[in-house]
Amino acid sequence: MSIYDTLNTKQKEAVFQTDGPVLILAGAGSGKTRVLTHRVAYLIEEKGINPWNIMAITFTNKAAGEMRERVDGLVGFGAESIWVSTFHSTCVRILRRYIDRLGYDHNFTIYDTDDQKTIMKEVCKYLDIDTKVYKEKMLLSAISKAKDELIGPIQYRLNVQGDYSKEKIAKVYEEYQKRLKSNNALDFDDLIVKTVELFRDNEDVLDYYQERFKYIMVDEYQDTNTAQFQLISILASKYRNLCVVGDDDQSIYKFRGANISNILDFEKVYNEATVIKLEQNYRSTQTILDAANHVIQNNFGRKDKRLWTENEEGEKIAYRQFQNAYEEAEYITEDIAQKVRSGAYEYNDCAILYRTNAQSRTFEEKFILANIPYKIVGGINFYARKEIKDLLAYLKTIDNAKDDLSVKRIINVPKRGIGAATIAKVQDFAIAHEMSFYDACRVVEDIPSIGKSGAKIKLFVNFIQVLRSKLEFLSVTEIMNEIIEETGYVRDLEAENDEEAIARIQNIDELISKIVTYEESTDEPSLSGFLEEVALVADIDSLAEDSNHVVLMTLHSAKGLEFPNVYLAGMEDGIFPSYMTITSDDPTEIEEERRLCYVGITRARQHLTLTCAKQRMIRGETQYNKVSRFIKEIPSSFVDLEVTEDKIQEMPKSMLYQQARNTFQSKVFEPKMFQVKKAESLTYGIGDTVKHIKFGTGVVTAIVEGGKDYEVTVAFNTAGVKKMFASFAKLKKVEQ
DNA sequence: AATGCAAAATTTTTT
DNA sequence: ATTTTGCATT
Repeated sequence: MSIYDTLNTKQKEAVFQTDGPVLILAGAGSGKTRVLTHRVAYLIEEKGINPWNIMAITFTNKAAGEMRERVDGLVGFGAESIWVSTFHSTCVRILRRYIDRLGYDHNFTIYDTDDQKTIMKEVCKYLDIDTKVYKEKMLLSAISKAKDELIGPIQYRLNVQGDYSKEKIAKVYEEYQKRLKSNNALDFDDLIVKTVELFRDNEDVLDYYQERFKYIMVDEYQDTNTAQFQLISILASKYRNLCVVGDDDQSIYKFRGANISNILDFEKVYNEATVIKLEQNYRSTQTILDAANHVIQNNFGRKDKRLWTENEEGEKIAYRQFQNAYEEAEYITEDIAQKVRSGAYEYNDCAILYRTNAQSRTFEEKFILANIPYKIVGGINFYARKEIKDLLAYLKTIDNAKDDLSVKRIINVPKRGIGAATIAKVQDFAIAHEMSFYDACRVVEDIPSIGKSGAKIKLFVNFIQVLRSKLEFLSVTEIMNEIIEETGYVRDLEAENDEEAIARIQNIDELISKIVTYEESTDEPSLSGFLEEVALVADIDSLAEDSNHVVLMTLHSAKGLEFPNVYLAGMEDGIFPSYMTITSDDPTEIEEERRLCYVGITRARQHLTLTCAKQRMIRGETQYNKVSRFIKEIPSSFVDLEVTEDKIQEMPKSMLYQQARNTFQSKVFEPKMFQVKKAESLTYGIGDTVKHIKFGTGVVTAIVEGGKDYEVTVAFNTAGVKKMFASFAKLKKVEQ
């Protein structure tokens, strides 16, 4: 009996095919992680490959950690020398060693999105770019896109010759890159780009890594972009033992540069490739899988495959429609509470998935009310919070004196009386003398017209220098404590003593415990090492498995996870699929949304609930959305609809036209639940006093009968005169 | 230089 | 609706 006996035929095939290029098309829940880990074990134990020669690349640290853990469980010893990490941390590791070849220092800083924006603002100001016409965000995304395709500033400029506005972007790109370099910093995209550059220009380095990584495995291959593909190709080009695992139906990161043709054309690029399809699903019930299959079938240009399972049919998929987002959240909250009470599920069996982060708030409110433990993944990254960024900027300043951005961030935090005018003078001096901002601070007495501020800057510089000298004999934790103590950062917050300040202090405490954890769990902890780890964390990484709480996250974050009981909330056209993709004239965009839906459905093991609201507040405006087209793609035989009096209600007239049109266009069978019932008579008339949930009481001044609904005008006592549709307003007559 | 208010942007998804 | 940003004031 060997560990491989538990694998099915296809899985075994994938595990045993160790040499040459291999493409594993692994459907959702088909045990791809199992295959990858067993493959590693097989390479080491049966093929006698040195663990040192194996590399596995994933997208998130969480996935990497899981894989490492599982490999450890399978392989007797040596597992620790397998290189398991994400694209980004792989590149950082390589660059830390060789980046001097590209003219950077080894202790380079990694800039996050916020930092990029700050740099871009400076660039625009410097180049006199009108940011009303060229938005920073737009410029950054253009640059990011270029980097994804491995197009450098110079080539970009050549490519866009003759196009005035793109030439401007080229100029920005060049200046942006120049500034990153003088700050000794790389952005996320640079990590990949620079590594490819390093390999292209330094044969000895490339050769070293090619010899080292004789066996390369890439997970979530459908989400790789061109730069990542190049990186992998270059590394694998010598031994060609490249095994990629992916599912084209789960490609959901096109907006981030993921190139789906990497997976679709793998066999063309590697024509000797072995292709293995894993189609047996071990995760979900038959019903859930059928639903997923029906949805994804509507996409064109996908690799042909069909998931099947030996699992039982299971419960039907619940579908519930509500008046608004509050009722939707209330229902889900109550449903979870009830299922936990009955013992059917634990809190951590349940996940709520939604399209946009903004949707999480309504749920959060209801969870707090219901006293249910929950965890929201995503939204504002922990490390993107002000207080955390401030304190990290101190660490970065100590670590990398060229990181002007960090220095400028904290030079006057807490307030030291160093204002914008002073900073500008130092900046000008630094540029004139071609030195870094911090170095200019060090020689502040040489700067003319600096005045009294010079002494203040000197104090700041001394503070940093002292810390830097202490770096040798103090731990990162001790340094951090000293920063907090000396700057009085926490003391100031304590003085504020409001809710926000308390939350910030808690965040700072969390940061300290993260530093402690880092120093305890790392062999050779260092300041650079900690900063690096911090720069590359994703929110999903911190999702602990042992604690018992409901998880809330976007559909994107949910990729790769599974839960017994899943809720897909906000299933409305305009929300999911998003408004952007519906109105776009690129039909592949809606296909990406559909893949996202497929990902969502296949997260569920046993029970799936789809919910939507007829009415939803978006950016302060009430929207009336029709039911998501994806729901209509699920045959009604798989769906359970609870019909209650409240659930079937009138749509306003304006929506009816749209819905009718939609019904007309839709080829797929439309379940009864979407049909609209004719209104009953109203319980109130003109002159009656009525009560509204939000606006309070008022007097009905007019009722206009439309085709399908009544438009009621009410003069509220406090809220003024409002016109509303009877079915939505839920007005109650007040007896006098 | 710090505070306070009005205007503008935000929301599709993130390593 | 809420949050961030810019501008003007003290």
